[in-house]
Amino acid sequence: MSDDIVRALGYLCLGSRLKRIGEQVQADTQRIMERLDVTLQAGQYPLLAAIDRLGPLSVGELSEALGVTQPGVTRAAGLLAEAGYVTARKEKADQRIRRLSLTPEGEALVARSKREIWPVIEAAVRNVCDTLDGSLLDRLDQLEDALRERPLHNRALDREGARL
Amino acid sequence: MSDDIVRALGYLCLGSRLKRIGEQVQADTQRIMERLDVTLQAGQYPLLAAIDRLGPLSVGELSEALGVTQPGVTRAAGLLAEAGYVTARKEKADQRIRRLSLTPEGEALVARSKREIWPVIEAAVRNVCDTLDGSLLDRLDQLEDALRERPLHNRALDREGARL
DNA sequence: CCTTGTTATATAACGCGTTATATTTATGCC
DNA sequence: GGCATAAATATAACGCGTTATATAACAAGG
Repeated sequence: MSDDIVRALGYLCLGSRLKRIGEQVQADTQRIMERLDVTLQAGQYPLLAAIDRLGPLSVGELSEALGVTQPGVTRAAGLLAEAGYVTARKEKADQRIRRLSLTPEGEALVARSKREIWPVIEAAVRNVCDTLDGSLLDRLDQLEDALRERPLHNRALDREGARL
Repeated sequence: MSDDIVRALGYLCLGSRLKRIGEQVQADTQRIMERLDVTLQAGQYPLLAAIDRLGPLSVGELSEALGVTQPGVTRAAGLLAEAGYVTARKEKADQRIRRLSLTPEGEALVARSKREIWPVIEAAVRNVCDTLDGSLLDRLDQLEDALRERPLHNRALDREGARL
């Protein structure tokens, strides 16, 4: 920790850093879920939440909503289907589209999660973040927007603006 | 983006969010490196930088310095050794320890990186982050400290302090 | 000194993201 | 109607992290 190189390197290692912290948050979240007897991978919650919020979605729509590539969604959806929380049905009008919806078990899981699980997780995360001075979330929003607007590889190497 | 669920869920999905942003930063960084003809994985730089800064390190010391588990270091070091940037030598006093140091090629790569590569990457990352109001890095430091001090699974479910 | 426990590293198996490519279904144009 | 192209999803292969476990070297007590 005193010799934490990734931290010491600062902006140079921001990517590694964000991933590392994200993995820790996910791991901690997983432990919370285990204690609440949720047999699910923490990273699969967003998919369920997306369908819950937006209604049945196609693979592509989910990919968009989750900010994850399409093969990632295909696999995650496959696992959730195997676990019985999600089903796929081919769209009548366009047989290429597989529309994913929650099964009754999925609905039940989401309902219980809304009631008992998500508030606990969110409170815990908020509890950590409240110790920080100022809003981390706002900064992450802005960071993502800025990266989408003009990615790093565009900010480097270009004459205008790269070196300021 | 308007229907970005992970973003919309806020603190509940902070882990997924951090990982996602971290992966994007890494991917962008990779593109910068490609354009500068660095044949290396972006995530391997921290390991080289650690040895450069702290001198030859054992696998365990690297694991500590990078905040990565030991098997992760073993594999990364294996790849870097294969690429010719790093060599391992068993310690005389304790044959269990494999001390990793930079090869001449590794030294050269680090030297060039310090001169030509890292400043470019760091400037690009700084460029994005400068658009944010306030220091993101400070908040990440604090977040990591806070998580280490008391992990999420400790902040949830405990009577004292969890819900306030 | 040898057995028992501990420490350092390696290996195996898996999670979950990626890119690249194959497959299936629609679409559009001659 | 048939053929080229495009779109939606699936599959394959890989990167890099993890946990759990095996192996090898050291340390210590009877």
